[in-house]
Amino acid sequence: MSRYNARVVEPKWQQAWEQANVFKAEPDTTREKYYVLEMFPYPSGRIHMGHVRNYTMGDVVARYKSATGLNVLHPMGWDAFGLAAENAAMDKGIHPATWTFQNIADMKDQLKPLGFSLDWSREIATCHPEYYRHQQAMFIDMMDKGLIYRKNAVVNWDPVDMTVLANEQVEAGRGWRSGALVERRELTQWFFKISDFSEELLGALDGLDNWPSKVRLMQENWIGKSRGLQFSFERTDGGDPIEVYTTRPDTLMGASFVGISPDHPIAKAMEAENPDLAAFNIEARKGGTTEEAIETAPKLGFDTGLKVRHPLNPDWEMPVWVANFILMEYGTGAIFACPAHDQRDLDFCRKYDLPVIDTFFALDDATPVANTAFVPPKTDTVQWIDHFAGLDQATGQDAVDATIEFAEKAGWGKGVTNYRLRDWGLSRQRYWGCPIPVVHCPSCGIVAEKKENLPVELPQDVTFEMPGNPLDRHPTWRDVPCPSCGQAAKRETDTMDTFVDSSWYFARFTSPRADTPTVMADAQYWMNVDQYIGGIEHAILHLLYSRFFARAMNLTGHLPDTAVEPFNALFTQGMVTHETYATEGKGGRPVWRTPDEVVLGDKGATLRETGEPVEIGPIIKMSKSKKNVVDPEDIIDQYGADTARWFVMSDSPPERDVEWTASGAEGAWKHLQRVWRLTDEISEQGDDGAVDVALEKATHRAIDEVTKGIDGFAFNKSVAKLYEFTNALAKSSASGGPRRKAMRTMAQLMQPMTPHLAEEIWQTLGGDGLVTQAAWPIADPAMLVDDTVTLPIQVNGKRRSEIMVPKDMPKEEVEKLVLADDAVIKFLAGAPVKKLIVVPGRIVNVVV
RNA sequence: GCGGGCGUGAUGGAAUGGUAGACAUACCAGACUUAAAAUCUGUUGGGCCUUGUGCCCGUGUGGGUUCGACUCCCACCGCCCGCACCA
Repeated sequence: MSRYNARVVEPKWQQAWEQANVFKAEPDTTREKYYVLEMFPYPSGRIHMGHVRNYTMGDVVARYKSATGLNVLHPMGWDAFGLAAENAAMDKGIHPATWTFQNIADMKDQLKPLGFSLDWSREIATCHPEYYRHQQAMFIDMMDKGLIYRKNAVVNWDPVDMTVLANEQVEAGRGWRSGALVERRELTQWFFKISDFSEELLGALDGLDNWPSKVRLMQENWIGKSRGLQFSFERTDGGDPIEVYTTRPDTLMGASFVGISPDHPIAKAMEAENPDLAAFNIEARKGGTTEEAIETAPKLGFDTGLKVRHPLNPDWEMPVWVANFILMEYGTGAIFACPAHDQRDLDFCRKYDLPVIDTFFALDDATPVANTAFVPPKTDTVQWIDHFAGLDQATGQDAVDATIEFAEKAGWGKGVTNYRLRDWGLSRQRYWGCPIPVVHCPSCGIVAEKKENLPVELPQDVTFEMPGNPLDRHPTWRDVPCPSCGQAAKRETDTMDTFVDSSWYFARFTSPRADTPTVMADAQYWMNVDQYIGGIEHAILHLLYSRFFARAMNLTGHLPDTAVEPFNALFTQGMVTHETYATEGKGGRPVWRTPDEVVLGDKGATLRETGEPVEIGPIIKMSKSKKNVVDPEDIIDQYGADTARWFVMSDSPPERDVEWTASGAEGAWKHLQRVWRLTDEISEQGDDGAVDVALEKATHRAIDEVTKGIDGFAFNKSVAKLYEFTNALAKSSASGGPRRKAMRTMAQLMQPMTPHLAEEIWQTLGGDGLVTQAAWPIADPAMLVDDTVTLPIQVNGKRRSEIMVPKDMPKEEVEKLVLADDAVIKFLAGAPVKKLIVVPGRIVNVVV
């Protein structure tokens, strides 16, 4: 008997696939296509179990769809720009390009042994000039279409590293690397006009039926549409009126004061003559952006001394306060406060002793507001005390609509729709990113680079010993003639946010070597991505930016109208988790230990080398910092790729986290070995022409259920059905012929998950060609039904007995059999039957 | 605070209105073995007794709808995720 040796078998089949070129995708308009894509990886240099799970899911889909006859595109590339390469350059003195390309090579070496059905001929890396030159070309096209502009924006500035920091790089107000206090600094930055698409991006979410509703909801909230009234308050001193925006104009009679942001032009203008206000504003702007900071930040206010008149009653004057909770970026940067119906306003008014005026009550309770604002859902009907638009009882929503109409008719306000979504700032003051192809000319101003001069390539000769952007201090790179007038000019030194790179790579995959960003015919054929698979962490930014970019590419002629919504179906997979292990270090602080270092025994865990006790911690996402990682390479060395693939597909539903356990991996391996032993045993049996109905039925049930599992993204169920099928086949007393046939079907059904073992079985049992290229088996509906069924019998909803009946026995006869059943007679105890429910083929319920 | 999700044996999970616990892991017992590993077979939600084709209880808690509820509805408890001073 031969033992299955994955180390020999797996490379053999990978070579066979490569030689037969089976994963190469060619457009073929006579065939229906299927584009499956997993979010491409950042080339950190090491693959991890999360990658294995993500890419195995995509591979299962790709291999299955291919077997069903579709022309599958399943490409792979690298999200290769980004900060980590610059950090490596600073830490180790390696050039970002060297570091990145080495990592790509290393990761490719680690990925290949997993046997994914990838078309490597379409590989792309976003840091390659052959990729980013097209990004630059599209940038220029988008500039021409008015989709890109420049404006001042506040950034986190690290004065020591002389660089802009992302929000997550600011820790407790300090730069994560330098430790310097971070400053807010205004810089002129480039922006995509994504806000022009707010309504479009929101409305189109409705059509994304095959996206998780969770993701759609997150995007909806992120876009944050609201409808309200914009109007202005006249000032008693005759100064510029204060324009406010409110979503609750119906509460205008409950106004207590007008609040403006510390960044509001009026507040800023007053700083000059009012040092107290200037000091207040500095304090108010400080507030951190962390969760706790916001939750615990006290509501602070400063009375400007200004007064405004109520728009409906000129005799009603109210004060203007600067308040730290009002954002300049949203609405008009100014509000009117209605403390009776807004908790935040109420807290503020109680603190500064401002009036609180009720405007409506619940229908059954007219108690004035004390310290809890009355904020019913907008759909609730409430009673109004004195509504200026003449309402007595109405829902909040109706009142808002009526008020907007009233104000518009009276001419003192207008209905306005606001969105939370802000324009996408794409400037990064960094080296390792796509250069923005723009030149600053002293006479012509901002001029786009000529397309024939693309790519604007990153200079190779840069150093990272000094802080700041290497492009800024490069001796010659910036110096170029103006593309328009030819006189000496300077290049833009900002590079693009790496989210730009990942916003169109899926389109580039459709024609990865073309001279233009895309080729219409190819995009027309391959787009959209039929199944996109990736992490939930990209639910908002990456997916929203990509949806915007597809529209922008369409407007600039780079994508067809049919591809503005680029991902037909989205699946977000769970993480791979593992127990954490720690020994006690100095001062009781945990010293994290890798699973390799730990032995799990009956009396708890101990350290392999010293026997020191080990504390078993919570099961969390595999991460380097907690050392709870299992290296896919080690698993492949020990068990082979198929075991790793099988394990990550089994047990947990794919959208949930899966816990990696040594025993689980071992179990997966044992099962594959068992399937092989069974194959071996069958191969020694003769190939007779016998027929075994029971085994045939089991086979068709397996085909049916495994297929349903894959179709429904329930790979764990497919795996369970394959276990069942294996058990059935192992126990079957059928002769060699039927068993051989069943095992060949097993190989086909296993192929998407464990392709190497499947090929080996297929070959051993005389399958034709490669199982990877074999047509997916189809279940015969006639084989899925049994002639007799077991009907459970319930008495008053409790299962008491069961009967075997032919599957299509008429109801009346079933009823007779049921009433004659011993157990039924016993439980009826002579009581009359009130009702007899027969669900054909399923169940019978006798009600007394 | 707002929005969303989840809660089933020792464990991962299955069952989306019709026999709760498929399948797997772990554990235990048996076979094989000098022994161990591997493999194979079997048991395993809890309780009760009269040990049966037995009875009672059981899907976070309490209620409701239904002939029938893990599944649908209401309230509560717990955990997880996302967003957040958005006017």
